[in-house]
Amino acid sequence: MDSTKKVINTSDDGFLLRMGLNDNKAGMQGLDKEKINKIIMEATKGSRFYENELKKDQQVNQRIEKMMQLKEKITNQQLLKAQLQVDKLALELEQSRDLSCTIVHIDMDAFYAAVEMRDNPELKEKPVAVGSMSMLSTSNYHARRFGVRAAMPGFIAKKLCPHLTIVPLNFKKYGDVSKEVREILAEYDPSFMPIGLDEAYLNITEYLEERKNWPEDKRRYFIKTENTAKHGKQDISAPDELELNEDVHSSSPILFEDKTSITEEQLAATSHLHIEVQSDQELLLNSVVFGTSAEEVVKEIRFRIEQKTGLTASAGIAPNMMLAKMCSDQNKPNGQFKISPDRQSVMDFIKDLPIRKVPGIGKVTEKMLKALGILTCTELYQQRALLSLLFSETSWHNFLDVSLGLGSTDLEKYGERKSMSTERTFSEINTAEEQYSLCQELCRDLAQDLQKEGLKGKTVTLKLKNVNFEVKTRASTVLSAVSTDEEIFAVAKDMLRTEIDGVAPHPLRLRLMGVRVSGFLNEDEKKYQQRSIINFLKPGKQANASLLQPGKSSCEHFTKASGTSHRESFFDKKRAARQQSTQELLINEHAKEQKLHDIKSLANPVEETNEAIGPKNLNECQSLTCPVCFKEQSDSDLEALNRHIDKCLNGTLVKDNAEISMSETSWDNAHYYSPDKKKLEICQKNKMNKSVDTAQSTKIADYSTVNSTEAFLKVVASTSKEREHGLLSETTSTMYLEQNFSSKIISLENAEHIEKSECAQEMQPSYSAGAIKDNVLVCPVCNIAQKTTDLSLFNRHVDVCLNKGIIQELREEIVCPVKSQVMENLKSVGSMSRGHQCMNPTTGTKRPGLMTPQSTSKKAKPSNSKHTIETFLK
DNA sequence: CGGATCGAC
DNA sequence: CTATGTCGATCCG
Repeated sequence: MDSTKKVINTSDDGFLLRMGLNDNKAGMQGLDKEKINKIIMEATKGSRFYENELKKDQQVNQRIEKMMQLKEKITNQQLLKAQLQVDKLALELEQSRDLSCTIVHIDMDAFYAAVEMRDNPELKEKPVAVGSMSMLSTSNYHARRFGVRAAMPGFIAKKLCPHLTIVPLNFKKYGDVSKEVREILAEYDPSFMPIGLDEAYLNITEYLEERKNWPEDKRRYFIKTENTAKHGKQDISAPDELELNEDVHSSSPILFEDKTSITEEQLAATSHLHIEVQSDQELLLNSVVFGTSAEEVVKEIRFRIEQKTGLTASAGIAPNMMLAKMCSDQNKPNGQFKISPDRQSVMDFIKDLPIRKVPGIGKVTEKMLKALGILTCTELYQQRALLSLLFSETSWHNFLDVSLGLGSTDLEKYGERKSMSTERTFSEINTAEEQYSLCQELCRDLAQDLQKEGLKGKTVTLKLKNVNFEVKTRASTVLSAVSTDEEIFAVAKDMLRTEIDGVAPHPLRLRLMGVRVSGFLNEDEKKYQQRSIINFLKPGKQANASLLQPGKSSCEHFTKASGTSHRESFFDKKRAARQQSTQELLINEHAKEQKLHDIKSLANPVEETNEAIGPKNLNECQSLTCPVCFKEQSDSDLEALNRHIDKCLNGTLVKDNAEISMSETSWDNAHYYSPDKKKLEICQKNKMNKSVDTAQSTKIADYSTVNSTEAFLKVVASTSKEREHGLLSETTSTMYLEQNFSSKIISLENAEHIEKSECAQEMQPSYSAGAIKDNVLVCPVCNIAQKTTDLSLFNRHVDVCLNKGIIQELREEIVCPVKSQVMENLKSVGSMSRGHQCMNPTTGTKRPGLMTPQSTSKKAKPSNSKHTIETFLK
């Protein structure tokens, strides 16, 4: 373990790298890297955008620092263990390596720009980019020599290359061309997988098999040439226009253009391709015959694409998708590359490949790996053990796959859409009215799109970007799926209002707003929802979307109710959403909740669907009970109720209650109280003064160590008040609390441990709960007492045990029962920590044993609490 | 679930 | 002047 400290990039480097200028194609008439960087910096420096970029860079640097700190703490022994574990996996992976498929990745060269150049020959020799002054989508190769790249704003590109022609986007056209290309691809793999408009994966394994026996005739294609000189906008792909040009062989500007293109000689020599000149009648007809190998097929595909569209494509051929994708990049533009389907060829290709070339490894991951001294895929392999300790399981598994050259081979049937959204950037908008109407407009557009696909979703997300380029999203999930513009807007508007109120009296200064709908219903759910909604709602309901009236909350779409009065826990909501069971069951749910909450009006579905209440405010129809003094409040106003509760809390009448309510997430004004009585009982029974369940056990743990409960309550109360008055944003108030108690923070591990030791056993069966015998950690898998007192080490041991192939079955038998038991408990008790499903409490992951840089930050903190693992084990 | 972040086109 | 739009995935709390 040499701890060579890599110098973290300066932020300037980070920014320039982001602009994609690290690789320099030092062309004759282009600019060199240095000049390019200088120009960009000048155009950039001091801008709000740049300031935000710096901020982001620093965040990444902090992540890296955390990671490095973590790395320092890793012992040789840990590393060795990890090495064994990883290598075991690597061996399995190696054994299951599949080289039997032939996957092709097709990538159109500078697609949009190429289309525009094709349709306007005047652009041929010029540097061209497609997009606008504010953003470019792509550029041609000429422009790239000046550093003009995709994702670069046009005005900067202009500074780099004053002669640059910027063509506006014309999606319709690209779509049409894309369709033409896809028609060809479909012949080789009917279930090919398009990626955007200009890329696709094909699995031609079957096709190759079939083609083996094809006669030449079936593999012959006639060459047609374009005639661009005469007509500026000739449709090259017109099928009946088979004209000929005498210089087709040597200088067809499209087909045979550069070094990597197929020349006639090459074709004839290397691939048994025959070019025949038929002199039938007065027409000279040229044709080509392609072979039967994968490479020949791909040449054929590219040839046909070019013939049909006048555009060139690059391609990669490999045994899996990842490799194919990287291959297509190898000889771009207008080239192709193949990795032979044998292990050695794969490894040779992988060997010196910069990790950034790997799909899925972007600038951030690259920078993090760089900090570990990892630049190439071999280094990625060499450091596999370390990576398994520093990154999440999914991450390091992926790294391992990459470094072994493994990848997926099935171009899975187009996955169902998961979300739909629309967003817009504009020059600053800072008045509430405009913001609301903009939001409304977005909702309208989105609703239209949703309609086209007949989709309804349960989650609405509002996205905002302020003039400083800071982005935030706010999401809200409703019980009844939404699809119309009114429905969506009703939800989005509330979130927008919250945000506006959050900074009042200052205005929100926005540069972008977006709306997204996700959580789509499947077919069954659609039916269910239709029925249940109709049944639920009282006749005559109508959404009274009171547009543009920030003050007045219109129909809070359904679960706002659950957020305000009803208060389902996270798991309740999730369960309800997932199983979408019968209405009967839902009513049962209500009954249960009602009972728990000790609320009078029973099983009144109206509470769930306050649309049915009509124009009146929701709150007026409910009996509100103070969760502290348990007195019903006459006041119908939530704000007033909150004030009452604050008073109650400040009166230090019931301290425990306050902690419980804290555990229930949500600093959200109207509903931060509302305790779950049953949980209260359990916790009290278990003397849970110190830690409470819930996913937020960290936070709870923090608070629990505060010496004075009164002081704590004060902070809670005052913070919530400040929030009420819009002085603090939600996050701010949380941060405020965290800062105030940061010195008291104890680790999650410890928090978990407290639970174990004090009360949690009957609530949360988990490994360590059962694994602690006589103050010694006993592995629940191998049943051997462990010497270590370090919980994370112990965890890793259990992981190793679990991972041993021999005990594979045990894994099923042990893990699953425990899990389901936990779930059972969750059901009966309500919201609980997810951290107990398996051994690692820091990550919420289902599978055992990961540790990410972020998650471990808290772990390192020392604790004043006497309830540390050390003291306990001692 | 909700929020942030990453990555890709 | 002027730094996108859309989507999926992952991680954390």
